[in-house]
Amino acid sequence: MEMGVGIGGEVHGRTCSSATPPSEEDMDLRRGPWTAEEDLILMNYIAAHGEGRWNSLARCAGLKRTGKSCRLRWLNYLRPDVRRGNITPEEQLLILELHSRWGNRWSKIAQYLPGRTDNEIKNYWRTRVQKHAKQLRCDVNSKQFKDIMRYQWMPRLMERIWAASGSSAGTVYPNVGVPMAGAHQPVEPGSESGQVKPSPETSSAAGSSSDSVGMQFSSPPPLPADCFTDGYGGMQEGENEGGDWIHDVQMGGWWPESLPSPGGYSNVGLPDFDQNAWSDNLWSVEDIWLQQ
DNA sequence: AATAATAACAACCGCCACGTT
DNA sequence: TAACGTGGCGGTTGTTATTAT
Repeated sequence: MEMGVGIGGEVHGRTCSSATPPSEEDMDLRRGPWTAEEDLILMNYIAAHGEGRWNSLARCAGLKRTGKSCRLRWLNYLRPDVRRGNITPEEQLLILELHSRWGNRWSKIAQYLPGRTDNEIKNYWRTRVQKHAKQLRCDVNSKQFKDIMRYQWMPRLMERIWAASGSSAGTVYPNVGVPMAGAHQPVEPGSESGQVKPSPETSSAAGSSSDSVGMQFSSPPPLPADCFTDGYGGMQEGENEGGDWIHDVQMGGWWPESLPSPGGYSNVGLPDFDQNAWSDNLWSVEDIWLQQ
């Protein structure tokens, strides 16, 4: 897969100016996967000069890449605080909720998941959530699927989060420091089950932040006051069946059937959320529709 | 063990908004 | 005010890893 193009970090023999028109050698831009060498060049350059002005950065650093490519590589991969590894149940829950509110506003959603990139969230949505919708033979934006998310998936996630944190500790909420009514304690970031996947070439860089997993709560913008409390963002007018589902959870009045109950509605169409269990199709699509 | 299918991830592309000239 | 450059975003595609047959 290696492109085999030597990049060597050679700096073009001209003064670095963003106003410099692209020369001939700028034209043979590299594409495809980044090499460790390129990563190093980019990291070193940003360490010395800071980020921004990506096009000129790419030129000055001697990278035969577009500014866009450099920016993307930095933001999604090389940035020290980028968080890698499995999406935790807390994060999943937050993604589902925020997506129900904002739709495919990945960058906005990512703001509330410290260290996660919009690209990663987008990938998560496409590979997991959309796949799930496909298995259910419904559109990911359909009310039906949203209801499944709301009444099955999310409570199940809550359950898992709960269990993982020790059920006596009270309700655990997505660990982004989001102030939610009745929230007692955010989960300890380091306690999540997600594993940090060392990057093949640049694991040292990716994990070099002061926090080993980069989970620094760098104060995301505050969620809208009504987040998590005004019901389901995807609902149409008048569809909100009581709204406030998280509140319901807190009050203990939520959907007790979500606990494992063979044959019950809660058993319908709900895979476990472990990486592996996602593909464990323990339920048949036909059964799902029959029961629905 | 070999092959196919699927999942997960990384990167690119096109579009758009914004600032500068 | 139009033209241009840049950065950001969301959609899509390509590649690699993993799992199933």
